[in-house]
Amino acid sequence: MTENVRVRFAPSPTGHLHIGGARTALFNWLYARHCGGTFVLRIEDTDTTRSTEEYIEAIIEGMKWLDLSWEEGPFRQTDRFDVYRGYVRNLVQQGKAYYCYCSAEELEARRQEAMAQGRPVMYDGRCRDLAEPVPGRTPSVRFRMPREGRTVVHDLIHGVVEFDNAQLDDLIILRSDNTPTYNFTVVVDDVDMKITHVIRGDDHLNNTPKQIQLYKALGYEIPKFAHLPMILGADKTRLSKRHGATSVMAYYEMGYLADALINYLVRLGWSFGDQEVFTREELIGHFSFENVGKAASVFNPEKLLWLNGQYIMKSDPAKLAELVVPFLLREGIVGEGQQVDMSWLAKAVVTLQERAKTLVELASSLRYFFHDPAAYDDKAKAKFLNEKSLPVLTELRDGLTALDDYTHDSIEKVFTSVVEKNGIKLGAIAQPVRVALTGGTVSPGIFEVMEIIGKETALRRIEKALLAIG
RNA sequence: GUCCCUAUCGUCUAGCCCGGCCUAGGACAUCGCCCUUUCAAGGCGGUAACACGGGUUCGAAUCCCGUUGGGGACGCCA
Repeated sequence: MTENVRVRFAPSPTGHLHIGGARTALFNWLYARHCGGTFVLRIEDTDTTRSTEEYIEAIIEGMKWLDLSWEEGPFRQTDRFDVYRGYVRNLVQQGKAYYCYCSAEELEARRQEAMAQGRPVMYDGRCRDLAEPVPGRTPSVRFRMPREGRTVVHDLIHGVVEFDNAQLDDLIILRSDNTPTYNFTVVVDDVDMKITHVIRGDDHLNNTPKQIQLYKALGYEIPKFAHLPMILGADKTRLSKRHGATSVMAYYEMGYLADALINYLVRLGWSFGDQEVFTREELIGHFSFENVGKAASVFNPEKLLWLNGQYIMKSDPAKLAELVVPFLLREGIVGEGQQVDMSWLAKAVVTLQERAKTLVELASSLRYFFHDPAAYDDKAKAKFLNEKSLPVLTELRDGLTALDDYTHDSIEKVFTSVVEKNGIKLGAIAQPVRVALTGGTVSPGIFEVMEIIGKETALRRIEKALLAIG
């Protein structure tokens, strides 16, 4: 075990917990658990115009659903504004930061111009050595970046990455409205919270040299960095709404299991030989940055769906029965406040486990365990509920009615005897019964279904089908 | 435009660091067959990749250089 590993997930509450964020949270969590370290949750809400309380709740909801637990936090940067201002003051006093009187509009105009002329888009440093304040202006504070030399990032995933200091901007650390900015607060907090490993998306790799300079100016030890590859959509652009669901909770709504999503996400960028399916314990045990890839990966919904199916198949039926209840309610299959016999439901679930890929699918397939078919599928009725099936169906009904011991095996015997007596194939009677019981041609093994719905229900449905044939 | 990252089947990836065991392995998807009361699940098999060009070497997917492609960053966003 590594000494006192402390990591953090630091989302900004400007949106829901999305797939990329969840993956970052996951890798932090895994590393903390792997090392027996501490996982800190920190809300980076310094952009007060875009951050909302609702999104903070939403992020926490997502973390909880995924079962990524943290030891410390959630901390909020808005609670620590005084702390940051203190650090800023010190830097200004030491001459490591300075007041900048350029307005946001002027800066923007210069940026446009530089862009158009193909010049480097950087702050020109015009307030760097100002002797006097500019009257009538409220200044922001900029960090005085070294102009010479190189800054080296030692990344656990990318190795050594070097940057010319000349290309590092004198970044604003305190806005003119007296609020601190991201690149500054992230450093102050990582120091104050004794973060040992900064694990985040590699879209932050370019910020890292600036932050390293900040650590140096503040006189603090530099943590280890691990920049994870991005997750892209099918068109290889950054994952966004255009690619469908990006909010983690949308996957809950679609009937995905948290463990399946976790398993999928971890394999996006991390691997362990040829293994595809992992328990959380295995993940924690095997996790290491050495097995994290460097290239961005494309989010593949089909594979997630397959994995979800695998998880549903292997889940404990009782657990699955619990999980599917909200979906039964949503589909109107079960009424609000209705008592459901959970051990009976678990039996029904067992028959569908290898058939359903999501909880939504599972719930809707469960419908005929609760209700007689409201209508028959047209094609199914035409093909299986007709004059041809009438006599065998009648015969089967009579055989079933006479059954005292109504079980899977005894039901099967009734079918077998009808089949033998009439010289037909099993399908010639099983399919009509399937339509009678479920309304369609697709279901688990028909003997299992019959046993679970019970003799009375099965006979009632067959009777209805007989009537429907006329 | 500048800087940074990156490059194995359509997709996720193993192999690369420590060149020969690679006729490049696994998984998803896809196609075919088997099993079969339907649908699944499962089994068997097929199609499918080392971006390109130069080196280095007896030998390169593996090392080096370049090109090209892709991604990211360049905010008083995070």
